[in-house]
Amino acid sequence: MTANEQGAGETAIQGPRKPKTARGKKTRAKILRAAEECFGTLGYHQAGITDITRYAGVALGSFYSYFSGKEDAMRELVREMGHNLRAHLAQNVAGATDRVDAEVRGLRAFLEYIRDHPWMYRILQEVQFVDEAVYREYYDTFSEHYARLLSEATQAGELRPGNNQVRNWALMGMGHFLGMRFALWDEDVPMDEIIKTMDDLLRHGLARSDQ
Amino acid sequence: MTANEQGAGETAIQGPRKPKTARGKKTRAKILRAAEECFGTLGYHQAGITDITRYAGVALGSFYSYFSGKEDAMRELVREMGHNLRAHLAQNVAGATDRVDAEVRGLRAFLEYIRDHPWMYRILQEVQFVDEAVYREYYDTFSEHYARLLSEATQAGELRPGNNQVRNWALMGMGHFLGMRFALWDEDVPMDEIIKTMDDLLRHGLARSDQ
DNA sequence: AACCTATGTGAATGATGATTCATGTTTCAT
DNA sequence: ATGAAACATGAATCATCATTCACATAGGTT
Repeated sequence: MTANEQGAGETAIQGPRKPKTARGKKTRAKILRAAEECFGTLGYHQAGITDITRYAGVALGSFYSYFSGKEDAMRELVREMGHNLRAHLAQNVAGATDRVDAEVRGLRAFLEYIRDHPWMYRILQEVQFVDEAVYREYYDTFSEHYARLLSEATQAGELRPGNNQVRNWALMGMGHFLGMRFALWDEDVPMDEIIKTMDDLLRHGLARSDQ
Repeated sequence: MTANEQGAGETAIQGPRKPKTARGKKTRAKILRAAEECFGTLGYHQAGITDITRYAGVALGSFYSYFSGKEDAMRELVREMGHNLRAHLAQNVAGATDRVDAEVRGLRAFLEYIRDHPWMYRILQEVQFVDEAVYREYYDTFSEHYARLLSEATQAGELRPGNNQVRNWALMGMGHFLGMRFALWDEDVPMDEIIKTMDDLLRHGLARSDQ
């Protein structure tokens, strides 16, 4: 039940191991990709380990060579997505002219990521009900980084004064719902239209006449 | 598997029935409340029918007297929540001075609802992975009503021109995340602070100097 | 070649838990 | 009071997996 025992001379007869050779790495990767596909299409509970291993083209037992169980694979997938998405965003936000521009570029990159990795995003959402701690960790990590950027922009006088913690979560929520509705469910509104609308909202608010 | 057979002279030996007497209504209600509690605390998959009936203080079989299965109870709970929440919001938004004021009052009422019915909100989120159609239906219904209000406000010149469909989902997303983080997970930021921040965001945007 | 470690295999195990159904009890209209 | 419809009961059924384990095979080192 505890973490991966990898130390020397352990008593454990067998447990999940980190692959030591290229062959092992490849197998583990095949299983992870298969898990992504199965969890994504079938859902965590519907997907069986046999589905995953059949899809990966390996024996049932091989799953347990690399993962301590179903949840473990799910967690790994979420961590992986966290890294990939953060990298993708960092790459796309670079070069923004101001904080709002960065937000909007970030939103576009986020929507693109969801569109291109729909399974991954579904898995992130479902992990909430499989291992809530992992879900919170994901957003807390994200939020931590995010809050700093907003604070710096506020310091610099780029943003109106206000509670950045709250804004932070509001912005993540926007992204989440826009992604779900317009990237995952139905791409019936062009990306540029979404971005334009959100740029305006973030720059000027909703109300017609300020003051 | 199909819907509740309630018509006259059906062949079905037995199926879920609508309660015909006060006793029946009471039992069904007890089961539904128990299901809410169990799904909410244990989660849909973890909660067993036996947990629900034990908590309700009725026999296992009674569950199937009123529901065709586990999913059916879940669906019913989500529908119930939709009605209750919509009523709560309508009540609290009445008397708003302008559209943004209505948004902000709606947000406050929404956060209060989540705070007071945390289980219900968890269930709504989990239904996404139990019966996605119900989840979409919930938000589509919400969105339909919402989009009309935004359009009217735009017509009236209260709101800046823009894609209200997009704004609509962005606003729902804000509400969702703010509720999850500040009403469900941790009430570490006072409601008034959240409201003040969001009022400012919706009235003026994020950027310090317009134009 | 001999040998050790990393990998790979899939039948068997063991729990779990949703759903059914045959039977008993209550309510109530007549 | 009495019979029928509603309602309530919970042991038994049935199917589904996650996980284990005893036994192969492959790769590379001496």
